[in-house]
Amino acid sequence: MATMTDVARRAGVSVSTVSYVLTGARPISEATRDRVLAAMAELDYQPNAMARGLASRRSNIVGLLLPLSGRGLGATETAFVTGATEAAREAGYHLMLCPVGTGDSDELQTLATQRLLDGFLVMEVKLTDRRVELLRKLKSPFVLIGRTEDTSGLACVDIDFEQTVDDAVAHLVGLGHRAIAYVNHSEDSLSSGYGPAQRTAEAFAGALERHGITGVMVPSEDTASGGRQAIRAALQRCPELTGVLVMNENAALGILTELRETGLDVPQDISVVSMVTSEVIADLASPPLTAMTSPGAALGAAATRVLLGRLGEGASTTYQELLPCLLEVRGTSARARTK
Amino acid sequence: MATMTDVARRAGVSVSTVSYVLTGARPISEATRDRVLAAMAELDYQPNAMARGLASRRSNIVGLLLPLSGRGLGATETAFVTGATEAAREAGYHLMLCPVGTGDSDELQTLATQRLLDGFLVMEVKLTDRRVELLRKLKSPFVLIGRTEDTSGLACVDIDFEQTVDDAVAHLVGLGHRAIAYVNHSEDSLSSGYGPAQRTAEAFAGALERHGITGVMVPSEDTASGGRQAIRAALQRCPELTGVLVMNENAALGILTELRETGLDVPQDISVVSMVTSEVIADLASPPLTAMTSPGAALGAAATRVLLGRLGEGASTTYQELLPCLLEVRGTSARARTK
DNA sequence: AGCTTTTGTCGAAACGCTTCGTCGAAGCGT
DNA sequence: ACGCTTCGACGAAGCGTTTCGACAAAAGCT
Repeated sequence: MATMTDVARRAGVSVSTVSYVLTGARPISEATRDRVLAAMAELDYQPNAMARGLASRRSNIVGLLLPLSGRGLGATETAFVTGATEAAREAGYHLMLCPVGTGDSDELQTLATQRLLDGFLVMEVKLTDRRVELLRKLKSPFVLIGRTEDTSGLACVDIDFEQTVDDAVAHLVGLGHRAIAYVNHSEDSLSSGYGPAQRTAEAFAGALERHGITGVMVPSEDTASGGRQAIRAALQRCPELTGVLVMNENAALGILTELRETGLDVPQDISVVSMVTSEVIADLASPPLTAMTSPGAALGAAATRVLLGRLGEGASTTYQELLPCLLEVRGTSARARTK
Repeated sequence: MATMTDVARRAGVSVSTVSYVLTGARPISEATRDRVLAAMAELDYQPNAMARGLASRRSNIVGLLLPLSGRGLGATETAFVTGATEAAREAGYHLMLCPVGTGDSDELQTLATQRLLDGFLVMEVKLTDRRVELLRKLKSPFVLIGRTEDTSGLACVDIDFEQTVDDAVAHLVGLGHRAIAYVNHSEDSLSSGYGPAQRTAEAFAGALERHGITGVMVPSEDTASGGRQAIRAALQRCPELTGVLVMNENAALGILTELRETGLDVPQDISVVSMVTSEVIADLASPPLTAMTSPGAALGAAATRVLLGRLGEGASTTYQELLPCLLEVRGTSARARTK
């Protein structure tokens, strides 16, 4: 394994010169630069990441904090991860997966204090999240995927839930629907202060009012059977329902099944719009789901870019970037039947 | 940020003593150990990962090589990643995502030569894979998820496809089915030497023969619509079909839809068994898919453990570990209808 | 032509840890 | 009480970079 010293010797220059060629921190004449580059090529030289990290105090690695509990990641989260990874790579950075839940403050503290990582991407953010306070205290640069209650001084990248709900409701209203159900995340998520659940709940209420239509919100587990129960509950509470908005893609599939078995045709009798949904899942359904496609990869990439941009400065200014889900009309929405 | 020197001063010992307390590389008396530990606690000391890595020549990070092309990861791959991450963490290691395709030899070479990673987990292995040769040449420890043509001298962890196909076929045969279709991966995968596609093809042929039944194999894109086409083709080529084995979970959903629309009831008229399937997707279908559940997380964990075990030694002995998918009977398989 | 500025390179001091060789002090048997 | 081993701790030499100050040589100014 060739070291910088080897390269320097071979090129007939000093070690520091080699370093400058590599980092560009100081100008080097073209002639010597060429000699150095040639020497590197001949020796198959690659700078040692650890040594570089130690000396420069930056590892070129960012950590992705994601609670790895439960059923694992959904398609949206996965897209997010891949988007972030790609963006990091393009910028010459690496991405490390850190299975750190909201609870494991100690692990996070260790991680941040070890100086292995230049910064953090924080997924699955709660409205009040201890990780945020901790990272702030430790002065680690970080970007949230999602938002806390109070985002002042923080950098966040998130789905624009308000906009997404508005668009979805507008789509249904435009098709003549006057009674809409919203199948939200679970009761637990709602009460534990999971941002998307709360924000969409409010946005839904607002949209109903704005359009002057009626509706119900029901919580649901993020599973097919959860969705089935939820839609049953919704129909019971509001039998004149002709449109359904679903937060979770798994639940959406369950709803389709339940409706079909109930003898209700989608989209003739009832329209279903799935929110924050990946294309893969949407296409899996039959008919394919009309859905608000989640910008998973784009979010990941955006978050990474913001983080990397902040690494240089001690930037603790507020920054916020919201990406809406885009409506993709497929087979589960249609004109409301006229009574 | 406290350093080891600070701790040493505070505890009234030498730096090396502190190091030995930390690593356990040499015995330290209980008395001084306690003093050192106390000093660490008081200073919130955490060893600097880079410095440690430089001095000890090991980073405690392993890389996960996964081609991040196309549609992103399926549920099985995701489970694999999370399983590997968890296992690594439990062993005090970290997991870095490396979006490196089979083609990008240069990137891999760079990565391996930088000495940032202690070893590699290689996903999506082709029957003949350039990454394998490269890593071997560079003497980087690695474990394959999947298998190459010739596995001598390599460490592999993989799904036991042969067993899985056998079990699936046995399940169907046991239910009285005598004509079975196998919906494999795409034509491209087959011809490009994608291991699972080839191995299952052979296993299927073998199982047919062994049971003395007839069957057809059709390739399919890994999408719902791909599945629909495939099952249509299969029924055309072999109208007496009563059982279907599907390699891909997305295709499986498409098949269910197609059959329903054709007027064929699942599982009354035709049974469907989905192979290498995650529970999440299986439950999404209606009826829920009888499936061979892929041991995604377990595979990831196993692979990680094997890799970490090999880090110490220059272990280039052959090692192989195959985990079968387990049959989970749900709603899509039943007794063959008696004509 | 003489003086200052710029340009290109060098040497050496970090960076924070591991690890090897060393050595005094204590423990052992006889 | 003597040499011998064992134990516990120390000091110093790396590990392979970056980065800062210094300094010739070349260039620019009047």
